[in-house]
Amino acid sequence: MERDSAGGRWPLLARLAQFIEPADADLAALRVLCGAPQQASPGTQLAAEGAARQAAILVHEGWAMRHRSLPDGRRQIIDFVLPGDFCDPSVFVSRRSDSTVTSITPVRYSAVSQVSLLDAVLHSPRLGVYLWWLEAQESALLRAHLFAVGRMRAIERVAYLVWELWGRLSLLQHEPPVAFEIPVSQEMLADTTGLSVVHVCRTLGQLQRERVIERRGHVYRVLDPERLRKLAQVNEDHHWPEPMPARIRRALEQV
Amino acid sequence: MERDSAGGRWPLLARLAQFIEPADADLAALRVLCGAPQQASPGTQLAAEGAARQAAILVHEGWAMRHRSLPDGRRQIIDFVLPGDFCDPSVFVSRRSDSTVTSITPVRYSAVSQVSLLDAVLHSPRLGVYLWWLEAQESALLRAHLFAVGRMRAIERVAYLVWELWGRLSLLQHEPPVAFEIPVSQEMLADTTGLSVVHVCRTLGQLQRERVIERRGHVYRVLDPERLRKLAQVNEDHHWPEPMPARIRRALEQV
DNA sequence: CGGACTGTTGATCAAGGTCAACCTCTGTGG
DNA sequence: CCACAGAGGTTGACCTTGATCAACAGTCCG
Repeated sequence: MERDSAGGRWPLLARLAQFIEPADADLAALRVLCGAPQQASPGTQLAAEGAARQAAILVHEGWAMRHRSLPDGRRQIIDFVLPGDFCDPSVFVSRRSDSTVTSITPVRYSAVSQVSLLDAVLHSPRLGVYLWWLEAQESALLRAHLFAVGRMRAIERVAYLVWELWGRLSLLQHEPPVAFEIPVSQEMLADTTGLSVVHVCRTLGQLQRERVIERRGHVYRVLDPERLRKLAQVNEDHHWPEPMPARIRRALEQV
Repeated sequence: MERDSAGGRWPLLARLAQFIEPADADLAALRVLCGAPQQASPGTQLAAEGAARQAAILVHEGWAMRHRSLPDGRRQIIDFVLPGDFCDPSVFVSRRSDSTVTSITPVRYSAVSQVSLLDAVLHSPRLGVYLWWLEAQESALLRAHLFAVGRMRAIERVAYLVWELWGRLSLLQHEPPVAFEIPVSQEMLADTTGLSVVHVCRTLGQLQRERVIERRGHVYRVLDPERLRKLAQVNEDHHWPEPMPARIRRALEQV
């Protein structure tokens, strides 16, 4: 596995590997783009709603969340940013960010300026395709999340969230972890699912009583993956990360 | 305004114009990509959840919706596809579609095969950036929609929806329309906002009684834009379509 | 003229929200 | 080493928003 100067893993490569083995030139370009990683302690705002955007953020390690708030305190967590996630590469689209990104745990990340990112993409279209692919995955998650929040009952929403995070964590390793940490308070779970803290608590309790999951603190364990999947209303057949179709691969290689 | 072979307008250009005046070469490439437009009558599935993806769809005229359903009948409308929308250009990401796209009105569209699209992007990175920009706008809408469904009360959600559609329609013309058609049944509004049909009906009634909007059938009129904006919890300052920063423009021109 | 579909209104119900008390950690300072 | 504070988690009692059920009206269309 690739390691950067600080000796940490590059989960981005694990992500991309689901799709393609990037060419060396592209890897080099990526590495140049990222530069030296930075460190943020929990609760740091990596991007702020309404503020000018400065850079895209590639997370190497740790959890963050993207959220939007209302003056009266209501908050919606849009998604969680995990290692290997490129947090809005399309910075150049609008000057102001529509949401805030806050670290949850200590986060090690690289900030990539909009200009250098765009430059890189313009000169290496393949790199652009990789980023495109990452972003497309993210919007697929967003659509699923919207579906859950809009049309699923409390227990299904919570089940879906656990399922999603379990799946995303699995992608970073070679197989699904037996026990995994979700370093997220129940208040955050509530703001993710559109429920109240109290109800999230009860719902988690129910999932445990029914032996679908087990949990101690923030460490979760899926006891009955099949029931969890059904509760989460996830279709048996569509596991999201698919290898790239051969036709596409050929097209990419020809550039 | 540009017209295609069938004499119709190209709303995609109106969309892009918010961002950039595309170079002639890019326009030509786009036109080649699209080929002859096709026609779909209302209720046609342009893409089906779980089915193999064939092509990206560029809508020239008419409304469609992207939605996901559950066997028990629950349905969430993810977003509306309006003229000028490129409906998943990132087809190549996964073989199977995660949602269904159905036309609401008669729709005139071009289907662009994944291979030729990818090819075009690989050979004209600028084109890729345009598509990227379009897609980034779409995910911004998605995030806002998620926020509304997750954390806003019924009246705010409906207000937000009207606001969003009003805004998107405004982009296709030169200024906000006084009266505009939203060719969408109340059932669809319900499935968009995550409410029940009955409650959407009551909520629309309330918006009318309070003289925020007026409505006859599917024709809407915003009486009090300021109140609508506040109800929709939209920030005064962030109108989404912004012209491209000069730095970015320069980068694009250098390729 | 009858049926299907959409919209409207009223009556009732339930999922989940709110409020409040309490508990369990963990960290901190006396 | 203990007292205390503060955050997060848990549980119970009660309430509200919006869902559900049902009846009916308008409209379009064969």
